[in-house]
Amino acid sequence: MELEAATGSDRRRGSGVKLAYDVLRDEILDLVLQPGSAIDEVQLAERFNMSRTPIREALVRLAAEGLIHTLPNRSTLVAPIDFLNMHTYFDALVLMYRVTTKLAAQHHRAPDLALIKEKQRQFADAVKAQDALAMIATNAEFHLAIAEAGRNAHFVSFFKRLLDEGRRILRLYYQSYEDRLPHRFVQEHEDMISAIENRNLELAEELARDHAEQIVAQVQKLLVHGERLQMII
Amino acid sequence: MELEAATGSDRRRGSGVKLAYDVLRDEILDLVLQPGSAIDEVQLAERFNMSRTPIREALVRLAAEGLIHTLPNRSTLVAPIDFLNMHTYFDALVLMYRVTTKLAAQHHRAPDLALIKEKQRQFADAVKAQDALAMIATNAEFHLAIAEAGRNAHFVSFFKRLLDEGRRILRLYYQSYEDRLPHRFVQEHEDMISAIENRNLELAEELARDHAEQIVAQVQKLLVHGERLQMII
DNA sequence: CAAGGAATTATTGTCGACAAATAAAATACA
DNA sequence: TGTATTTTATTTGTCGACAATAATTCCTTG
Repeated sequence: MELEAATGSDRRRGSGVKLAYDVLRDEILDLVLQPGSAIDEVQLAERFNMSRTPIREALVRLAAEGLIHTLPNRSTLVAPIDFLNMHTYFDALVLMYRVTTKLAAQHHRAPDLALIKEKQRQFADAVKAQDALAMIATNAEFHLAIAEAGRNAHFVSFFKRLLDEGRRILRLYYQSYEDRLPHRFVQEHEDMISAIENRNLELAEELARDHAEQIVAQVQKLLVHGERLQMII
Repeated sequence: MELEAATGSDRRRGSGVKLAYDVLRDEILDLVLQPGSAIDEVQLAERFNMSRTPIREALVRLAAEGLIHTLPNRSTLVAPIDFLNMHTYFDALVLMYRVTTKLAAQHHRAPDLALIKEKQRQFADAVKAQDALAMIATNAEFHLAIAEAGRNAHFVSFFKRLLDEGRRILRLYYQSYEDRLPHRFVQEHEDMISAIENRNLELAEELARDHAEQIVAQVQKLLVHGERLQMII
C-alpha cells in the first residue's frame, strides 16, 4: 500500500490559493470547521502541500468575506454564527429574495428561465432523495439563478454572500429536522417560476416574500426550541 | 536639505498592510489612480518602503472588495467604472437608502441621532464651503450613520460598499458641476432626520427614496450629456 | 516584407527563513 | 498558596530570493 500523493504536488501556478480557498470555504460553510475554532496556518500549509504564503492569501480572502476573523498577531478563527442578531440576517435575506425575484420577472430572457427550471429540477430531486446537503446547495443555486436573471450584479453578489452565510444555518436546520417539510418548498418554487415567466412582477415579489418568510419561520421555530444549538456558538 | 524619511521605516508590526490598503483605497476612490490603469507591485513596495508581501495582501483585500481586478499571472489593474450597467448601481443604491433610513426610524436610540446630526452639520459646512471632496465624504458618513442606527450589519456593509463605489461616480459629478445644487440636499437631509426622530417609518422611507432618486437623476442627467466622461472608462 | 518561432525580459506566484509579538510556562517572591 | 515577573515557546508578519508564466523583442524563413 502506498502513501497518498505525498509531495508530488505539481499544481499549476496560480491554483494553490484557489484550492485552499475553495476547500476551506466549503469546510466552513458545511460546518466541518466549527464556528469559533482556531485556524493554524502551518498546519494548513502541510495539509495542502504548499508554503504559508498561498494559505495566507486564501485566509485574507475568506476574512474579506467575513467567513473568518483575524486577530492581529494572534490566531485567526472561523467566524462564529451570530445567533443574537439572526433576525437582521433574515431581514436581509427576505429583502433579497423579494428584490431579485421581482427583477427576474422583469428582465429574464429565455435561457435564464431554462437554467432556473434546471436548478428547480435538481432541487426537487434532492428533496425526493431526502439529501439534505444537496437540498441546501441546489436551493441556493436555484435562487442565485433567479438573481442572475434579474441582471443586477450588485444584488447578485450581496445575495450570494447571504446565501453562503445561510448555508451554515440551514445546515443546522436540516440536521435537526428529519427532512420532512421541504416538499412544500418545491411547490412554492414552481409558483415563483410561473410568476417570473408571466412577468407578473408584483406576484413574483409576493411569492418570494412568502417563500422566504416561510423558511425563516421554520428556522426560527427550530432555533427557539433548540437550545442545544448553543453548543455550536 | 535632507532626503525624506528614507529607509527609517519603523512601523508597528501589522500596520504595513493597513497603510498600503488605506492609501490605495483612497487613491482609487478619489480617482487619483485612473480606472483601468495598471498597478505594479514592486513600484508600490518601493514607495511604501516595504516588501511585496504586505503590498500583495493589501491588493488581495482590495480585489475582494471589487476595487481592483487581478488577471492571473499578469498585471492587476484598477477596476474600471462600469458606465454601461450604471442603472443597476443606482437601483441598489436607492433601495439601500430606503431600507436603512426606514430601519433607522425604527431602531435608532438617542446617541445615534446625535451622531447623525453631527454628520449633517459637517455636510452642511462642506456645502457652505463648496468643498466637493468634503461633501462626498461627509454625505457618505451621514448616510452610513443612519444605516448604523438601523442596526443591521448586513445592510450596513453592503451599503458601505455601494457608497464607496459611488465616491468615484460622485467625484466625476462634482468635478463637472460647479457645486451649485447640493444646497437642496441639505434640506432633504434635515427632513429625513425629522422623520427618523419621529419614528415615522413610512415617511422616512419615502424621503430617503426621493432623496436618492433626486441624486440619481442629477448624476444621470450629467452622464447623458457628458460624453467626455467616456475618456475615463 | 510579413509571419512565425526562438530567445529575452519583465512580473507574478511561491518558497524558506527570520524577527516581532503574544501566549504559556517557569520561577521568584510575598 | 497565590501573585508577580522573568523565561521559554509558539505563531504571526515581513523579507529577500527563486521559479514559472506571460509579454516583448529579436531573429529566421517563406
